[in-house]
Amino acid sequence: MPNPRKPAPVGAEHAPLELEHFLPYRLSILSNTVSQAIADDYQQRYDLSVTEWRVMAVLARFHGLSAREVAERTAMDKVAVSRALARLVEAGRVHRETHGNDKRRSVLSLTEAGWLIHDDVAPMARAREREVLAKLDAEEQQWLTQILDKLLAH
Amino acid sequence: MPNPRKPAPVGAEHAPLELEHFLPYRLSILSNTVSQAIADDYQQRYDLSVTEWRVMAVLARFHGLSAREVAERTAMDKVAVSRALARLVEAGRVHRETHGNDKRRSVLSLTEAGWLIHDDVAPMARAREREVLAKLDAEEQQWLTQILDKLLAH
DNA sequence: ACGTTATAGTTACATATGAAACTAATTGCA
DNA sequence: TGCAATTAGTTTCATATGTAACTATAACGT
Repeated sequence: MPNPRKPAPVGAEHAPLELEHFLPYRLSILSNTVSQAIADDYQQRYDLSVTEWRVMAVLARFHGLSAREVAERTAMDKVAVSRALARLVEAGRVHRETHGNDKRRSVLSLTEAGWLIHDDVAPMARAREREVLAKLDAEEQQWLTQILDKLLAH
Repeated sequence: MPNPRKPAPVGAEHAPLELEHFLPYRLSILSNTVSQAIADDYQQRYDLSVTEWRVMAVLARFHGLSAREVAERTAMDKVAVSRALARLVEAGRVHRETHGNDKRRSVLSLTEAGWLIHDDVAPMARAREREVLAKLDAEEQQWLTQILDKLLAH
């Protein structure tokens, strides 16, 4: 009986995936590259993780959200949000109080310090997004928007 | 002096990011959703991580690669590859020997057991990819390919 | 009213990941 | 040659992340 740990002979019957043409793989590479480029702009400067930045971004847009609502808006799970909020509150970047009618819920908002960071980071993030989109012509940009809308729908 | 941990008043001068229209965020959500759907197919069944699967996929296509070459092909860092290989070799899914002329280098290949898993998982992965692409019409699919080619170039 | 169920959020644990230090082997060049 | 610099790969350590269990509060049904 052959040793199962020996290399197997390669037959033509296998149909290996070509990672470089495989959509999920390509999306993963692109997403990581882009997100990392943005994160590089603020991580060391503000000691701010991607998770924390996303929480700050939604709190900049929607005021008085609860942690659960932040989780919905960021598509992060509640544990990740809880931890990000703990750090942000500790760092004085987010203010947390409890909801008057429901003591389980928190009511969250950026502090002055939080806004200062937001107002510095948001334009950098937008600039990085423009850099990526600049690789495409106007027509491609429109298609990309439409395609992402469809793929992300529901 | 105002308490810096108090919520800051919201002025119109802030320009918050709209995450749901922000390309990096949308890419991240899409990539995670798609990759997770595929991983769900094989993770429990084979006790195989995404990292390990990617290593197996390149070994199915390119025979006798070294660990460094696997890292290049998968765009993973060498530590991740080293760990994935340790598990795959231990599980009898990958065969590792040392290169004749350079004792630092490993020469990697799938075992018979590795091929069996590959031949089961690869079609499932392709099926999931087709499910995603089925949300787009033929024209959109072509644009998507072209756009990803451009964004991933260099 | 009161016990069951659901919800908001945190904690604990186990696993994953990344950066840097480390070992071993090879290469380059004075 | 022989010694410094590179390269392949692993180990270590610190941090991140996900699942499940847990606490506290509120809502629901009888």
